[in-house]
Amino acid sequence: MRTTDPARVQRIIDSATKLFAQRHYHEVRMDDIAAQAEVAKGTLYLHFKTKEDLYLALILTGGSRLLERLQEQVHGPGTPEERLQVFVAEVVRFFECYPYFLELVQRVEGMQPVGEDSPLRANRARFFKLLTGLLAEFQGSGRYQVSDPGLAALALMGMTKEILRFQPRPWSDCLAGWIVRQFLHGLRGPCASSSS
Amino acid sequence: MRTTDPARVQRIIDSATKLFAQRHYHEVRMDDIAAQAEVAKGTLYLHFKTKEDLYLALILTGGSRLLERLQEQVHGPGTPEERLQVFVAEVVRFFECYPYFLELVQRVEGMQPVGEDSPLRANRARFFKLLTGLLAEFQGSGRYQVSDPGLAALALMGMTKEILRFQPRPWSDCLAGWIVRQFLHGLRGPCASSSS
Amino acid sequence: MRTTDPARVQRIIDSATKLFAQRHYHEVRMDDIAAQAEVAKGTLYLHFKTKEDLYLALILTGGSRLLERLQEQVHGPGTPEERLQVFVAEVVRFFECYPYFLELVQRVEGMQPVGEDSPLRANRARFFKLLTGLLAEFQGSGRYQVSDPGLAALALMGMTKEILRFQPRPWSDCLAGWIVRQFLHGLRGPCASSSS
Amino acid sequence: MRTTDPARVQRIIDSATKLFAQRHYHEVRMDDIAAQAEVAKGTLYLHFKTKEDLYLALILTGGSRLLERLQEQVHGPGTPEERLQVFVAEVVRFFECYPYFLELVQRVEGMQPVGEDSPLRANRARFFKLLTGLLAEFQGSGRYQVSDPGLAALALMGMTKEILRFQPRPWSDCLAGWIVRQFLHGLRGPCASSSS
DNA sequence: AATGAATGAGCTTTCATTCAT
DNA sequence: TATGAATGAAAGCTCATTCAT
Repeated sequence: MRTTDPARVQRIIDSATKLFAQRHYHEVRMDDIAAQAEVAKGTLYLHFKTKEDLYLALILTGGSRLLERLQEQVHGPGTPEERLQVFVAEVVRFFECYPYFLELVQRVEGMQPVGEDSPLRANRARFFKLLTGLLAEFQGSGRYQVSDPGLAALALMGMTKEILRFQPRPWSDCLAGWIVRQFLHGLRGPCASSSS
Repeated sequence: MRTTDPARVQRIIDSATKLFAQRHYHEVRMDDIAAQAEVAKGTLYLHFKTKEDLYLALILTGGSRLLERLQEQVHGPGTPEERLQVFVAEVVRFFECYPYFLELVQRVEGMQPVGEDSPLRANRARFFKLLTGLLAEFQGSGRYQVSDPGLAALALMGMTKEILRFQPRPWSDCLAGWIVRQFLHGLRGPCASSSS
Repeated sequence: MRTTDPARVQRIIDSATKLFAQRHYHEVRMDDIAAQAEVAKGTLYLHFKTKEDLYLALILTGGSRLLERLQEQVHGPGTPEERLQVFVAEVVRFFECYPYFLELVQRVEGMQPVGEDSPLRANRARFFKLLTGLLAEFQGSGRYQVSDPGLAALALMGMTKEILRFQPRPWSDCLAGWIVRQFLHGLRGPCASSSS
Repeated sequence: MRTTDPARVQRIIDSATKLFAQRHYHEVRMDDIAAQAEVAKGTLYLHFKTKEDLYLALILTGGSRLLERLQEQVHGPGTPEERLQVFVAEVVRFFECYPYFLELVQRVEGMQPVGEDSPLRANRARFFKLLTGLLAEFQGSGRYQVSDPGLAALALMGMTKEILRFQPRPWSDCLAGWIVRQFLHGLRGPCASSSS
């Protein structure tokens, strides 16, 4: 009996992730994925029922991986500022490891009509909730005005993604720091001058 | 006998824009566009050589429309803050008029490998340059630290797009204001403590 | 504008009928049908949504054609014997015109689980009812014992189909006569000897 | 160590027979057969070189089983009527035991172009010859007109198969009797008037 | 001998594009 | 110019067969 090599499935997922990030879903042929993974086309269908299936598995796998890490960070110790810093740094590090995933996320988010729920939307919702919760904590400290945490969360997510997509690599070590500072203090900087 | 009805071409572009914003390029069929425009399929090919052609035409049309408006604003009178406020407000208003275009932009930007030049990238580059120039002016005023105008531009563009994509409509009148304030002063707000 | 040639659709149906009778459903490729009809493969899908669709259209068209003819005959004038004779003759003539259809019928009848209703079963049911009704009339004449018209109908249908399938062509003119005689009087013949 | 378990091969054949009778050749997958026989797919190929092979083996097995039984009956003692009665009864009993085989026969007969010889056709030919021979004996008795034993054989086979396929089970004990009577005397019955 | 993961040729269906009218 | 029927290349998926274990 020939037993399934677990690395083989992983190779398929990795190959697919790479290709789906380079080209759009409809531009990636199952033949391409098979070739990239050095596997016969039929093999793909042993592990994933359809192309769509493979695609979703991909998204979910990657997304969940990030979410799990973030969950720990958010509920960890430290001031909200510190935890936000860790949060963003984690996101940056994640997309440094899985560069293809960044385009994938952009793509997926515009895919289905807003109201519809799907595993993809679910992941985004979890992420959004995590971040919104963290931002709400800032209000308590009295040093920030977080009138609408949801809006703020969108702002942070948006700027982070745009920067990661278009800022040329390799990324500076202080990129996460820059993002958090810009988010908390704006273009003006920490206003340190006025405090002394 | 009269030559091509210009309204007809516009109807085709509008129909296509609507459809391409709802679904991805490969999910919109030429039949769909023809049906939406109430025109025979063959007619599409009288005005556009290929599907790709039609797509590009529509991207450029929309993008140029926005760029022209912005160009005027940016070089207009007023402080940089005022002009930035007008700039963002203009963007918000534009996407309020052409809601489909927002998704389109998201899609288009991820389409070609970075570095490759295309009319689409050219448009983005013009937009980016416009904004970067405006942000550089902030440095001169001495009240802002704009160490990297490019990075700041990405941040502003990212947060704006994300908010417009996901903030439910109708949009509050002060949305543009919120964005600019968040961009300039961060979560902390205008640093009222230091101004008195 | 290019208008559809009705002969073209008919040519597709005819070609398909021929091929489906020669080989089984799964052995006939859409390519084959297209080639036989001298039409591009895509053209098939202009007129029939799927392969299955084309197949069903075929069966229904042919079956209905026969049924309509038979309906008239059965309710026509004449003794039951005469009408049965006409009925069988009509069936024989039909399968002489559409020889492919004979195998098709055999095939279709064994296709789905008995209980399930489908246009195909519906046609067979109509045919069966028509024949059963005619046979029931024989009972009234007092010269025949038709204790179970359904069983008798099966017998007649079975022998007719088997003969038409395997009796080499061209068929003798009196084939229908032979069938009816065998059905009414059995191997023994009309029993004329005993009546005088 | 022991060699191939013969029961295993039989289980494969039985499973395949069941499946091939329910669905068409091309609709039965080797996976299905393996699953039904509770055997690994590879095992099928230890005993049969190809799917076609397995199919033929099963047709021949079943057909030969029936033929052997019939051979004995036909050449046994008794009047032709009695032997025909036994013959049909045997056929009915056989298909009662192997209900799947009935559909199988229907399918197989339409499979190859007439004239081509194959083990399958050979079986049918043997069956046909057996029956034709028996019918020819009727001629000798002087009570029947068997002008064309081949045609009569087709008629008997056809009505029998049709009745067995469509008459709902369980079958009445006198079904074989009904068939023989219908075949010998037709709808009219035994011509009782002439016997006194 | 027995297994079942892997293979890849082959099938149905779609859709951008053409072209006769 | 405008039409929409016709085209056929290309894509997703299946399943008989192979072969390493």
